[in-house]
Amino acid sequence: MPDVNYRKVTRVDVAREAGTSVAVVSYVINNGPRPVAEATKQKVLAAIKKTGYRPNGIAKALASGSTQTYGLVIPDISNPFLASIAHALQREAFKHGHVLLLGDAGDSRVREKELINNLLLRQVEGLIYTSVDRHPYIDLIQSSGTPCVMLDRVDPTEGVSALQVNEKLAAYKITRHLIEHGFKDIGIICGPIEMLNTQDRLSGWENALVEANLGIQKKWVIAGQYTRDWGYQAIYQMQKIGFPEAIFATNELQAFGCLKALAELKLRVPEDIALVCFNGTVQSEYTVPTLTTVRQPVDKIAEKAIQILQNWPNKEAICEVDFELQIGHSCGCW
Amino acid sequence: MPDVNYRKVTRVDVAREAGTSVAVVSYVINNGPRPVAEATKQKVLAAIKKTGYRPNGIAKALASGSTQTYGLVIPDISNPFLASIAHALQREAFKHGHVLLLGDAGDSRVREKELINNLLLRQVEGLIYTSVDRHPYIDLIQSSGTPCVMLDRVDPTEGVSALQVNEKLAAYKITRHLIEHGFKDIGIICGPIEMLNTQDRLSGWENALVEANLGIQKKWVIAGQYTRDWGYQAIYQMQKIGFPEAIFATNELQAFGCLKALAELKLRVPEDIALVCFNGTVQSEYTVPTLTTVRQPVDKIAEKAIQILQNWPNKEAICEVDFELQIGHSCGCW
DNA sequence: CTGAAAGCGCTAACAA
DNA sequence: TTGTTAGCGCTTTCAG
Repeated sequence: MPDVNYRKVTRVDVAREAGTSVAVVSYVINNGPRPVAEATKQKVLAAIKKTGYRPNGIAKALASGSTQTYGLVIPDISNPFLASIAHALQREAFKHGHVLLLGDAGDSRVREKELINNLLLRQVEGLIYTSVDRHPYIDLIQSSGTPCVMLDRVDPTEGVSALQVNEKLAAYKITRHLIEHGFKDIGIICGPIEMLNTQDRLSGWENALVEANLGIQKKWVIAGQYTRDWGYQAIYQMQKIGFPEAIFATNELQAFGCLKALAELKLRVPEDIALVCFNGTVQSEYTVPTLTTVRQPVDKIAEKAIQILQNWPNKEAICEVDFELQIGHSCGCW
Repeated sequence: MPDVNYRKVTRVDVAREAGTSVAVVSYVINNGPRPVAEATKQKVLAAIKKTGYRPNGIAKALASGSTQTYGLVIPDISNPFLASIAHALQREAFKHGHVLLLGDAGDSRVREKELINNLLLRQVEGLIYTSVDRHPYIDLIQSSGTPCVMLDRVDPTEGVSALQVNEKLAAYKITRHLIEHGFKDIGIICGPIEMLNTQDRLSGWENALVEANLGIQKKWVIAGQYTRDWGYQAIYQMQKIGFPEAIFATNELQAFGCLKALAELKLRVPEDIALVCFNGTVQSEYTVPTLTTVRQPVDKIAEKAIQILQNWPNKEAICEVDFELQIGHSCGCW
């Protein structure tokens, strides 16, 4: 039974109790870097138990110069897609003894900067970063020398590591899928138009249409936010000008909003209007109808991201990962 | 323009540059605890800029004995309800200069323990904790002396602070709502039966039925997991024995699963069968039909949780927060 | 108002 | 194999 600790028990106490030196206690706890005689080791272990000693990770971090901590900076953890990324990342990081500091920017650019600064002060050994907007604070991070992987589409600025699917291609593919269903009028609901991934998804959509000689109609591009509400609003906006045959929502939240609005308008998916989306999560398999969506390999991304941070610095700046078209019923497939 | 730093620049460098002592640099950076002459202050500020100095939070934490860090231990961050809690918590914590260490246990009891230990070593100043199962590691936490708020229903063990809605009452109320719709046969889909919140939700359901003289039928209690898939399976299980008029899914994920299965079976909600659930998130407002659900005041919970940690130790062990019935269409309301 | 110096708890180089 | 000790970068007391 551990002693009651009035004063925090430190390694000195353990050493005294075990009748040995602090160094030996360290060696036992860390299994190195020096070997310890079995008998001594047992005495130390006993002393640790008796004193109820717990190592202080902060002191260890200071002395060893390693915090075993990564920072995760994202716009909003309650976005299911980002939550699934966070889930995978923390799992992967923990495999390597690392823990994640959660930096949820609440969709605020100001907050995002504060968070990055804060995490940097805390000596995170790497940052996994998806920015709220098109101008991530990479200079801030780089000037600190902290390893960083962006999960965003990013200006091909020098030295930034980024992990991403080829969004233009993915958008092309999913639009193409709609075209193969025979749809000719295909609308797109976008996020903020200045964002690079918005532009990529948009241009993938355009490419597919152009390739199929379908022509691009301005009226079917509805740019706004990557939110449920915006998806919802977009439908009502479309209602005024007449609906396309199919809609490409550029993220899953928007698609949820679409489903709701379409149901209110008594429009059936996919019979009356087809719907597909980007970056679906498992929830897309549970909507009615199930959503056809571009699915990112979240586990692979997490694995790769941690890998990049661990092998820092590395050359391969931009790293592309495969996406997958997850076919649901919402596009017309049965 | 900051110097290129071969060696990390520390406070000593700044002091030298400013022609003052390290203590003064501290006073300037922390705005205390001693006052500094304006002129000196300016010199220090200039030196900081010139050297590109960044304080080391780890060293600060060690010296000051305060990490400004809380740990969040939950079964799975990709559960939307927990994600919304995490979102609110991080926001609230950050207001007070604190950051969250994310401990996603991946629904594993073993992992959960490892995480708690890990976070404890890291000297978190508080833990916000929802356990994977009915036996949280409170002894572990308490023996470390770390403040802790459970967001679970918890055995009234001594000294554990917990923040929770009255789940029994909430379950009663929502079941009652179904009864008021005129439903007599009301099924319930539960999580693992040994968990306390499962039992609470179950007994709230029973209370409402008994009170209305409706009698309790064993066959309409389907216990399993708090997952989408279990909700899905439960419907097919019910199909074999005939459906009740209404179903109470005891979390939102299960309800999503129900919606999918019911759609597959061409059963309309609420016309053919009504559905309500527990702990809905904003997503419940976007399903078709929208879900009637017990909604927890996530922001208030976060605020209160941080408050409890900050005012540690505090007497009020178990603290109840209000829930809210969010009415959707799934119960039959229009 | 400012400087010197003693820690915070641990690591690891150096000695023994 | 083990002990001693000088840091890690910062805070803060105690003297000036």
